[in-house]
Amino acid sequence: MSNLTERQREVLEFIRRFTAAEGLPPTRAEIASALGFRSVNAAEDHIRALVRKGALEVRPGLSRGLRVIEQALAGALADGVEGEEGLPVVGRVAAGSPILALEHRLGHYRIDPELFRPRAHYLLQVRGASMRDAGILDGDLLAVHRRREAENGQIVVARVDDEVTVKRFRQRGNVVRLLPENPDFEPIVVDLRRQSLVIEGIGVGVLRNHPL
Amino acid sequence: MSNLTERQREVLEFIRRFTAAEGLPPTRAEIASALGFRSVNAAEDHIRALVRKGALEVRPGLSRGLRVIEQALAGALADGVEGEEGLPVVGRVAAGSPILALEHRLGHYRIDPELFRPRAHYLLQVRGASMRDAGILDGDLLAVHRRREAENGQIVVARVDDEVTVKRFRQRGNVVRLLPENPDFEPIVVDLRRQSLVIEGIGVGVLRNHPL
DNA sequence: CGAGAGACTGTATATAAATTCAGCCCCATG
DNA sequence: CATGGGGCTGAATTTATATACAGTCTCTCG
Repeated sequence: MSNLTERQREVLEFIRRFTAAEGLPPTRAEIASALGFRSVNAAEDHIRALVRKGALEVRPGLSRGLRVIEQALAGALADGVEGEEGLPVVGRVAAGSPILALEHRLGHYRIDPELFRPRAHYLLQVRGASMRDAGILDGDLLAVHRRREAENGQIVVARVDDEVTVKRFRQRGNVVRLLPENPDFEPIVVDLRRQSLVIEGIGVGVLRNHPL
Repeated sequence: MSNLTERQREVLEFIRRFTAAEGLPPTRAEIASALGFRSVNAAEDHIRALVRKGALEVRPGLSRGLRVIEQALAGALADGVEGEEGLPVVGRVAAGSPILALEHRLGHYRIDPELFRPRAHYLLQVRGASMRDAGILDGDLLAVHRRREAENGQIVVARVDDEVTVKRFRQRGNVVRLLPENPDFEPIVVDLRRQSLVIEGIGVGVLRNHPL
């Protein structure tokens, strides 16, 4: 993504700043006006170039449907390595797809990953109340440290038959029990000899920024 | 701004969330669709009401020209000591002393204050399990927005007789009830005519970085 | 009991904005 | 020396959006 031209970088930077300052992304006309183009199509061309180079996202047909793709996330997409600053936020994860894929991304938060122990690699938005009694509520963001193994008692992000879930981990021999922390929910029992279980990571913290 | 109706609050909250999640404010049609209106004009009416009540800003003629007005400056400028970057972490607060006094400081975390709505001014380490059922556990950090008033149902940081506590706020006339979210604890009832009650701020989020 | 706020439905219209098309100039590259 | 990316102008077209207008129904308030 560093292969942007000087002008493209200027356009991208303008979109970033405008969005931060105004609270909404600019239109083609606003970009053209700010950069001194007499034609809105100059802005359109730049946008296409930026999309092609993976620096910008466009939601077609929507007015102001621009979104700057933060380099931290771009890096995360590459091979799951967190970027320079902050953490990517991941939402509902579709079956079969990698957890940090673009479709699941809800945003990017400026949080020091080192604030958690061990360090967090991403934030996963938790759906449902199955971990309520562990103080993880619907909509909370679980700070996740990527790791392929877990120890008994840890809270894990696990993938069972292509479904991603957050539960407490307990293993005895070849049987893993994924325990909810809410009596209304049933444990998930996985026999490793017959089913596949992938540990995506372990929960290292919680961030709640929705109304209490 | 507290004189919003339930529905208006819902609309405002949707606009806030949509903007945070999508990176751009919603259109009237998107609001209508999300709230279940069959007519876009229902959204328009709500927007007008919110503007009239000072909760929302509209830039006329612009598509998606909505901006939720945060009255963050109210308490922030009063004597808020928040630094340039991140948030101070405050622990046990001694009787009589200001909450942000140096003695109570446990540290400073690199977290974007704007990540919470309204913005957080500091993090308060919560002691005890009295708010367990609200997903606030012993040792959690409560993100606090400094504000001297609270609305019913909000989680507040309150000072009663020089003791600082975190509870859910409910006022009826001259009587304020500070409700725990755990049946093992008793509500604190304050008669404003006889006791002093100071609202230090409202809870706007939770951060947990101790073992889960 | 009339008036106005609140919460909508439904239709219409002007305009904001995205997007396509047709060009022009410069420059590097195989 | 053609080819393609980069960087534009200018105009046209379609679609997305804001906004006005005309109603309905239910409250509350003085």
